[in-house]
Amino acid sequence: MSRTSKSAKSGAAAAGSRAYHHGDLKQALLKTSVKIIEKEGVAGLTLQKAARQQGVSAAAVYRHYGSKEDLLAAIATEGFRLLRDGVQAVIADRPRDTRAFFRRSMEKYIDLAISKPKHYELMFGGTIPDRSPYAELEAVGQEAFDGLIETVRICQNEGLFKKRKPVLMAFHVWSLMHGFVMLHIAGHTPFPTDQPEQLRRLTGLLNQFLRRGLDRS
Amino acid sequence: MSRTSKSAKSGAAAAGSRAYHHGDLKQALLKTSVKIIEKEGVAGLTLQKAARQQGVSAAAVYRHYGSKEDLLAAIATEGFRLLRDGVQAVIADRPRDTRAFFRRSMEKYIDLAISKPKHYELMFGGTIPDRSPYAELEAVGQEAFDGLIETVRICQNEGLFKKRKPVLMAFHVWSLMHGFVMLHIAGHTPFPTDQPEQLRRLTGLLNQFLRRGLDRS
DNA sequence: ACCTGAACACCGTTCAAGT
DNA sequence: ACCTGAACACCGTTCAAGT
Repeated sequence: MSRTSKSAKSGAAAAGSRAYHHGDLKQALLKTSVKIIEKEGVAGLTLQKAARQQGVSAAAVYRHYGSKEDLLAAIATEGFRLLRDGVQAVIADRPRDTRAFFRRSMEKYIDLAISKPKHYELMFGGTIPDRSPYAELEAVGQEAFDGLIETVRICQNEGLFKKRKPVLMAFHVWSLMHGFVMLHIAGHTPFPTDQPEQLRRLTGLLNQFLRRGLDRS
Repeated sequence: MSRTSKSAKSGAAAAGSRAYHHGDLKQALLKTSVKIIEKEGVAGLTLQKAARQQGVSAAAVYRHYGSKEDLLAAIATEGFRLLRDGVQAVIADRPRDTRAFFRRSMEKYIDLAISKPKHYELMFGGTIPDRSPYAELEAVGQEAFDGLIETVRICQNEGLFKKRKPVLMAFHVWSLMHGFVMLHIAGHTPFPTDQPEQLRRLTGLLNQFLRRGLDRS
């Protein structure tokens, strides 16, 4: 089964048209892989399967990614990018009410995480044992966390949170959200957690937790 | 697929000597697998490797576990057992001071989780996509969570925590601890987190969070 | 009852060869 | 420059055959 080989493109190389396996196989493999993961879980992702869906051989993947782990790292990076952009978008277009702003930040993070559970799991679940070879992955991950720090700082400046080290408070916020999300994704929940009700409780908890009035003690 | 029906075991079964692959291969495979996971990560666990370390062929594994996933489920179950026993031990031998009791509970949970990071990751990291076929895994997991609920209930009865639904408060406590642990294991931490200092901050946070005085609002 | 050896399908990866 | 086809080592799983 050879594909619709539209080769022999001598000369007019500047084209760059709609063809699948020419335009940008690297990006296409990434998108297809994300889809596979979301449908069948991380274990369901296979280079052969991703390649087949794009009409190329498995070996072709190695023109664009050095290994399967490199592809997984690219997927994780994309996930952190979405998280970072989401958090920063809330900051950029924030409501005047600080409490509402903070609540919306948390909602955004949790919504993004839960809407692509398997993707989120891949980012944090130990699939990539060592991120240090992947500079961009580390950078974008840091930028996502920076968004949380900035969010905390704003809440401090507007008098909602007490003024402790922002990085520490952001990490506590992150821990609670991350734990909530991971337990939800894994199904380790004593009750349905995808309800707005649960989210309200959680944000209420944190709001109360980090609020100014509680500074004593 | 016959179960491990211990029916009709003929005559001299009482022996049970020191031989590796006779005494209890099932248990030996479990222990060896845990060791491999802790040393090389979940991806490093291979039936062939585990079998080789016990001096048997890979096919021998299938006398004791129906599949690799069955073995993984047994490993996860063992992890929840340790967690459950740890939490319950703190309850059974608890100090009079309620604040110290709660802090010790959290310390115990976090210590257990962090001391076997890869094992903990396996329990929650999506390696087992569906726990429903594994009744014991689900049961022991529930019992571990029940320990947290009981801990919260005690803190309520002794006047430390406000009296909201224990299952809900326990879930919030769990979310924070789980997120903290998972971020730590994944290396997603803005500073070293295996210090007692960090733990003190975290328990202080929760103590403050769930305390009686904050009931207003 | 428990285990082995060989086999099968599948996977990640490499490489000479094609265009 | 990008891709294919065949090959290799490894893996999960099955099964007839051994003891």
